[in-house]
Amino acid sequence: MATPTGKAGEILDSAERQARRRGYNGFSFRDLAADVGIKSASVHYHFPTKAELGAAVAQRYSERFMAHLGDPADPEVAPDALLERYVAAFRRALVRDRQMCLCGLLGAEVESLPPKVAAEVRRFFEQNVAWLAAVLSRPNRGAPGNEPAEARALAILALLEGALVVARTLKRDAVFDQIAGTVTSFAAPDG
Amino acid sequence: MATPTGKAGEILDSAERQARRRGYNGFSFRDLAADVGIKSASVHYHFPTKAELGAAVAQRYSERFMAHLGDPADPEVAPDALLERYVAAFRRALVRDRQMCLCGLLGAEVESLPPKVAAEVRRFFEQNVAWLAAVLSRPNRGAPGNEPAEARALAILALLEGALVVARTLKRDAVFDQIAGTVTSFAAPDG
DNA sequence: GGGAACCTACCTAGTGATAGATAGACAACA
DNA sequence: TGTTGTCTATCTATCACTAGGTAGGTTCCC
Repeated sequence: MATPTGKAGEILDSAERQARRRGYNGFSFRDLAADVGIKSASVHYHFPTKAELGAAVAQRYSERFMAHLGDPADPEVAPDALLERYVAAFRRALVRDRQMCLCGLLGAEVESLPPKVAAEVRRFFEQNVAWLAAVLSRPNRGAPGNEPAEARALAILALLEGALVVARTLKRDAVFDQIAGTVTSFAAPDG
Repeated sequence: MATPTGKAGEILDSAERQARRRGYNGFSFRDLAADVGIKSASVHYHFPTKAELGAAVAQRYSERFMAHLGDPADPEVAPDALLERYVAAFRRALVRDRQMCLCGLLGAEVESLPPKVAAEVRRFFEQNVAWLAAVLSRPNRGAPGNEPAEARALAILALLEGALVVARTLKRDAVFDQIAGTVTSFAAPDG
């Protein structure tokens, strides 16, 4: 499925923006329609149900996110640099976009999501953990540490998702940096 | 304000349960009314607006949570034991209650909350960080580490809130324990 | 009697979703 | 060339339902 352009793309953009601020239950077809300048019935033309729209938004988000991270085994890029890139991706959501990570927010309200949307969020987390574990398993800086790579990967993911929640609620961007500064504990527990 | 008992208390219970599963926008006065066996108009008798109800739920939640944690300076309880108690509180939400931390979920959707509710969530985080920082500042196990106590306190809070989100989305309770196992990195970064 | 707790009945606004119509683009074909 | 048919994207209008909230009445107990 190619990434939709034109109005369908605009709808996805608007839905992503609103979902990342207000959650899945926090926006309506009418909101989106008004935002992109059409009627709500026309939104249904592109995305028959809200569940399908939600799943499409999450899927596109995941693909973009993983593509941005790149190959975790790229020999041109050191593991430390990849981890920095990972943290920077979350920081950008907070500081530049002033939005949550889409899947961090949807994950919090996972019990109220249609199954298709929940599945996409799950996939996002799985892909993130796999990517982080691949980076952390690369032989480079420090010893691998006591915890296995997957546990440390999960911890980094949880730490950054939580950092967005706490920093946004406290309305202090600096809180994110304070928290992100502890990520190195996971990268090189013996360092 | 004394903790309401009777129907008002039941309403708070029901609202807390639903909010911790589906978020602030995921439950209605009708849901609560049906749950406690009255009419939605009667819910308005006890809590005039949804914002006031939400704030009351969050406030009661915070008070209970902090009371459960106890005095961070209690000489009878070692810092390590206090930290274990803190982690156990989050674990109980996941495993026993099968719910999110109320403020973790509300914090994620903070932009769509009425100001009074958002303020309560903010207070919860501030109190948590203060409690954790007090524990981490106690001279006992290991050196205080490089990061100041407040940064480590923020990190522990973010890590556990994020752990709930990730574990619940992946539907694997063990994920929480894997993540929680890394908390010791913050307790004694030199250990 | 009077107030607390709850009710019935209702309102306005908004929800996701559907039916049916329409204007314009594009191709196929006599 | 002109016509016919089909497709895309949008519209208007409406559906059944739910949202939070309100007015006014009833029941029950001190």
